[in-house]
Amino acid sequence: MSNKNIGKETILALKDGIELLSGKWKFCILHNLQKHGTMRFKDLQEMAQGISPKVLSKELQELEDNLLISRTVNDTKPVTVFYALTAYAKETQEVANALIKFGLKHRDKIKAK
Amino acid sequence: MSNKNIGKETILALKDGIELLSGKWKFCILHNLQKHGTMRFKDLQEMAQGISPKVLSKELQELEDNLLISRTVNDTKPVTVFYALTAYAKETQEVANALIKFGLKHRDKIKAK
DNA sequence: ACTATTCATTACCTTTAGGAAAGTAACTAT
DNA sequence: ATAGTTACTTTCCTAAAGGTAATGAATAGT
Repeated sequence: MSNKNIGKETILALKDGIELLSGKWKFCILHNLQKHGTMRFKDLQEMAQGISPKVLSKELQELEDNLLISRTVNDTKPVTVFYALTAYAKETQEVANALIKFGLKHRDKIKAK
Repeated sequence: MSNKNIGKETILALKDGIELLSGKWKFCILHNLQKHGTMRFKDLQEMAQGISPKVLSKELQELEDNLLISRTVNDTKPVTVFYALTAYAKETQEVANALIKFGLKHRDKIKAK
């Protein structure tokens, strides 16, 4: 890897990445979608226990705006809406995995203090 | 990779990792320390342009509490304090690299919209 | 005595995140 | 007509993040 990055672009990218993926629920939603494939609003609400519909709705919109998930409205009796990861969302998995790996290590580290 | 993680621990680890590393400045500080080695308070303040001493101070304390950086007070004319990454902080580099990689891709992706 | 340097802390304020509760809309079943 | 389901939206509120500006403590130089 060329280490010729002057760091300014790098830091901006870092800031963008964090801003987009941080918050209390984003990764949780992505993770659940990755595990279960396609999910409806209510499923997501149940999986991410503790989230309110308002917040879930907002998070989903942001993720959609950022091309990480797709939203499909189905023409059923009471409306159902399907959410799924886009192909592009795979790009976030490396981050999630690294974060999980670190999180697990860190829990041990702090417990040992 | 074993996909036998029941997810609950995984999600907790994910949440912990995010909580610890997110915020406007944490990665920025870690990244600068990684690039420059040992840095003084003032150096850090200049590198992370826009940060106020109050916030920098708080962030450094949190990072120290979480064993990611070390703080060394030097017995100089006006006090100088050196901050450096701990060995343990290497564990966060994978996250940072993934985040940078994603951030760079994402900037292109969004520009293309 | 006065000014400068370094690493902070304190007080105060604004913005943002996020939660609780209720309401809306469209449709269905009883 | 009433009640239930699904997917939101709206309103209201609190707590946390983060910014500005001023101040403090310790020391040194002039």
